[in-house]
Order: sequence, then C-alpha cells, then structure tokens
Amino acid sequence: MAKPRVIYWFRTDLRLHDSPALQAALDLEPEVLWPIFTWDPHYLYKARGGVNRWQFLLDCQNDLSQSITKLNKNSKLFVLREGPQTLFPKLFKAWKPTHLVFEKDTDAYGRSRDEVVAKAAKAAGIQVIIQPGRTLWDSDDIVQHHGGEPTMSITQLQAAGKKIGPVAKPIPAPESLPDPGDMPVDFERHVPEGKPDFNADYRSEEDTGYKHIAGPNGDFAIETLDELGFSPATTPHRGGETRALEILEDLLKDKKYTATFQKPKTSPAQFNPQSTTLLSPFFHFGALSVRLFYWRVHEIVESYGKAASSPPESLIGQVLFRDMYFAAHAALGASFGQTATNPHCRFIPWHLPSKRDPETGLITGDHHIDDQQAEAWFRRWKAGVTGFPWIDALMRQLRHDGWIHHLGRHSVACFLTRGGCYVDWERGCEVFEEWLIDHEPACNIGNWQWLSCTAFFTQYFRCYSPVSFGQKWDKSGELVRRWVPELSRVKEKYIYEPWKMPLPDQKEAGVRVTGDGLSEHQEGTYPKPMFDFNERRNICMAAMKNAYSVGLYGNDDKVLDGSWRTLFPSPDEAEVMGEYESDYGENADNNEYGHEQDGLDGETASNKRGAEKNGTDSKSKKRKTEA
DNA sequence: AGAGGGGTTGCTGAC
DNA sequence: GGTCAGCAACCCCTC
Repeated sequence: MAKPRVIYWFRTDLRLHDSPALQAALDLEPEVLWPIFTWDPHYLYKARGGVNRWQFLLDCQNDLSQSITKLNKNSKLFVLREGPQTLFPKLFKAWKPTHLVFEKDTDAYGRSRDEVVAKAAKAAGIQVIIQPGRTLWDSDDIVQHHGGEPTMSITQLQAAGKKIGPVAKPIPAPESLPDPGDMPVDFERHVPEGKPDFNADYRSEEDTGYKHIAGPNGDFAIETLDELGFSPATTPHRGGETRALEILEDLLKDKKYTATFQKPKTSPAQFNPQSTTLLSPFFHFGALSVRLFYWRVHEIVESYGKAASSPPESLIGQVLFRDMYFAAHAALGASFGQTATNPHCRFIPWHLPSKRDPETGLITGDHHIDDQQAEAWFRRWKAGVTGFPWIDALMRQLRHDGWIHHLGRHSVACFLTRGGCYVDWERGCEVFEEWLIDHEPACNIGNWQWLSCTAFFTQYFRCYSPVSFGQKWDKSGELVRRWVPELSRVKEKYIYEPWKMPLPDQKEAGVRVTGDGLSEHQEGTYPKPMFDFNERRNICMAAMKNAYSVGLYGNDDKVLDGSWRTLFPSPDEAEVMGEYESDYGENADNNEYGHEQDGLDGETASNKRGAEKNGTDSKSKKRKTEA
C-alpha cells in the first residue's frame, strides 16, 4: 500500500507542542504532509472579531510557520484563501491526499463546518482523523459522563472529569516533519459573499485578500492586515507559540505566585504588568496547550505544600472553569449562545432583545430597540462614555487593548445587565466577541450568563458598584487616569465620582463635567453620569426578583411564542422590556412577542420609566406589608 | 428526602 | 484598618 499523504489542517491549534491531532498525523508515517490553514469567510465577515484579534492570530500563524520551517526547510504553514467547505472538495481532487487530520472543535459553528468537510472527505474516499486537544478533557466525553447534560457548575465538571480519569500528559513537539507534496491550485475559486460584514468598521481599505487563493505572490503566504483592508492593530499584546512558552516558563519561575494564586484576590485595576497571566488568548488560538499548563502548574502546586491555593480560585481552577464552559457549549450547541430555546438559561425581559431568524430560531446579531433610553445607555456603555469613570476606563481599555482583567469584565457586565442598564446580556456578549483578543465563544457566553444571573450564578443581590468596586482596588484611580485622560488631574476624592466635583475643583483639574457622552465631544469635558446608580440598582434588583419568581427558562413555550408577557402584566410590576416590532411582522396577532394593544404605545419611554420606578417602590412596600 | 451548608470574585456600616 | 453581620434570600450539593 502506498504511504499516506496527509493534509494537516491547522485551525485554533496553532502550536507544535502537545498536539494530539498533529501526533496522530505523524503516527501515520506519512510520505508527505501538508500543514495548511484555510481562510474562513465566517470569521472574516459573519463573526465579530476586530483587528486586534486578527493581529494576535497573525502572530500565532507566523510563529508556527517559522517553527515548521525549522523542522523542515521545505515546509511552512501554507495558507489557502478560501472557505474550507468549498475548498476541500477541490483540494481532495487536486492534491490526492489519503488522510485529512485536524483537532476537534466543539463550538456551534466549528461543528457545522467540520461536518461539511468530513462529509466531503468521505465522499472523496479520504480518511478523516479528528483528535480532541483544545481542553483538559474531551468536552463530548465530559458531557457523556454527565448524563448527556451540560456542566452547569464546577462541581459537575470535576465529577465528570474524575470519572474519565486524569488529564492527559502533554506530548512533546515533533523533531522532524515530512516534506509537503505538490500543491496545484488550478481549480475554480469560490469567492464568498462579503456582506453583511460585521467587521466593516475595521476596514479602511478594500478587502483584497480573496483575489488569489495562494496569496498575491502565489506562495501560500500568511495574510497581512493590509490585504484584509484593516487598519493597524492597537493592542500591545502579541501572540505566538514561542512567546506563550516563554511566558509560561517565566510564570513557573515565580513559584509563590503560581502556587498561591487566588483569582478573586488579583486586582482588576493593575496594569503594566497586569495581575493575572494573560495566557487566555494563547489558549484560544491553541498557541499554548491547556494540558501542558495544567501539568506544569500542578508540579509547582504539589511541591509547594499546604500553603498552595486550590480550585476554584487557583490557577488550575481557572482552566477547570474553561472546561466547564466548553462542555456546556458542547452539550447545548447554538442554543447555548442565546436565551431563546436554551433550557438552562433563565428568561429575563431585558431591554434590547435579540432579533431571531424565524427559520432557525437563532439570534441574528441584530436587536430590537424597545426603549430609546436603554439604547442610548447601551451606546454610551460601548463607547466608554457612561459618566462612571471606572466603567469608562475598563471599556476603553477593552477596546484599545482587547483585554481587561476578569473582575473588570464582571464590573462592566453587571453594570450593563442586572446592575444598571437592564440590557440583554446578548448585547454585551456581542461587544466582547468583537473586542476581546481572547474571545472564546463558550467562555464568553458562559461568563455573560454568569454575570447576568441567567445561568451558572444566581445571587443577583450581589451587585458591583461602579464607584466602590474601583475604590476597593485602586484608591487613587490609576486605571482611570490612564484610560480616561480627561480626568487625569482630578483629585482622588472625586476620581470615581467626578459629578460631585465643585466647579472650582473642575477648573483646577482642567475638566468640565457636562454633556451626555453621545453628542459631539467637547475638548476638556467628561460626561455626566447617565443615571443615578443606586436608583437603578434597586430597580434592577426588584425586577430580577420578579423575573426569578416568574421562573421562565429560554425553552419555555411562553418565551418562544411571546405569551410570557401575560406573566409580567404591566410595566409597573418592575422593569420589563417595552414594545417593539415583532420578528415575524406579517401576522401581528400571532407574532413572537404578540400581545394585545395595552395602551402603552402612545406613551413615551420616559413616561414608562417613571411608571417602572413608582411601581417598583409600591410593589416592594406591598410585599413588605404582606410579609 | 428535607434541611442546612456553601457558592472563585458585593456593599455598607458598626465595632 | 480589619472583621463581621446584615442586607434579603438566589440555587446547588450533600448528608
């Protein structure tokens, strides 16, 4: 029998060390091995992912390519600029491989993509080998050992993991790689529809990348930001396997830090250097193996003795949470990413609910504007001009650097959802998807559900304050001064509450606190806070209490057909989403959120808001007298 | 099997 | 300045 001719398809496993999939490819003792990467129109246009994450991806690709070349001067990472679904059938014919090998992906899009590719391979008589490798344990395995259910707590994940057995020991990087085979690409191109382009804002030039399948010089070069029409990245954080391994070694040298790490005791305000490892983007792109991390940290923890920290707060605990979210996503698929249809996600009548595709039931990435006030709050939150310096500093750091500390993410997520704006967690989730360099669908979705108290976590009465939480970690406001330079000269006393600053102090600090943050920004000004936080916190908490007592989950018929409204009789019960056009506009009597005209349509948003506040107060009083 | 303890990461004010 | 109860009271896990 002829020797195997193997295509190794790199995706988010951009490393040579501890790759069970790459090892499986090499175990075939192939005659030729093509290390390839394919462009994916989904990530280029349909999934949000700003220029900063692209930069990190490029770093990982370039580093990997160089490492491959070090093992075989004839080889490198060959980038093919076409979507895998249309490319592979043609590649199978043109290159005549015997095997296609890649690492398992369990996120919703990844699964559907790989199914198409595997089917095409089968039709072409090519053997497909898929190996898990993104997580500590195979996520499908975890689900299976948890009764087919998603893991919704860290105890559940740990119990399932225990049943499977110890995390696999890391595999060393290969010492050599076979030559690549011929790579004819004289077949017809499929150029994807670039519209709608969720990343259009990042393109200052035309996206020319798809003009040539093997790049402008025909050498399968790694793309550049220029070719994608992107402006330069702003993030200082750089990727690559080499860098990842260096950061890991540096971390492990500090035995005390590694062994006694307690996440809740690391500061969200610390930067340069930050208080946590910042390894998350490397895990996302697979530039660092999470199992290598696990075992190397484990070693240090074991040798450190009793003073070491333990999960869930410890470093090991952090990667356990990652596996928990992956297994929840693996079990629920696309439903995991939204409330509607998700049996494990509480239904809360947030403002700015997602539009859904009537065919699939899936959210479209667009939202209903049920309330102009909430829309304005959402826009100010995203732009980092809420008038709350702690929130604004974090949002600006996030946009610029693509990374903020975990507790910073907690602060801004709580603020947007249950602890301030009462805006749908799916809105915030989309912004993080766009901006985070470490964006991992499962973890991002899971954490937004956690913070909004719709799944994983329920203690909605624990609410982050945009003033106190910042003060607790950063009394003098260094993070604010760094990211909100308008306030850099403000006295410590007012740094988290500039609206309390008397005029003479404003003058001295060279800033005027005025405006709504959305109108044209005036030099030397900082916006007024967009609401009274304590007032909003009380309204939101009462509304959460009410929604919890109604007790609907995302898969409930009442949620899907719109009759949930009968359970939230009127806006004066508590905060509840307002009116908006249905997704299924044709039949008003039978639409998704269909309901009788209730006489509110003529009222303004502010009138409704007034009713909410008054109603909340009277309701809570009523409850007290009943008790 | 119902109760009680615990849950990575809240805030406030009293001592 | 550090600890702790009270806030009002969620769900999960274990015994």
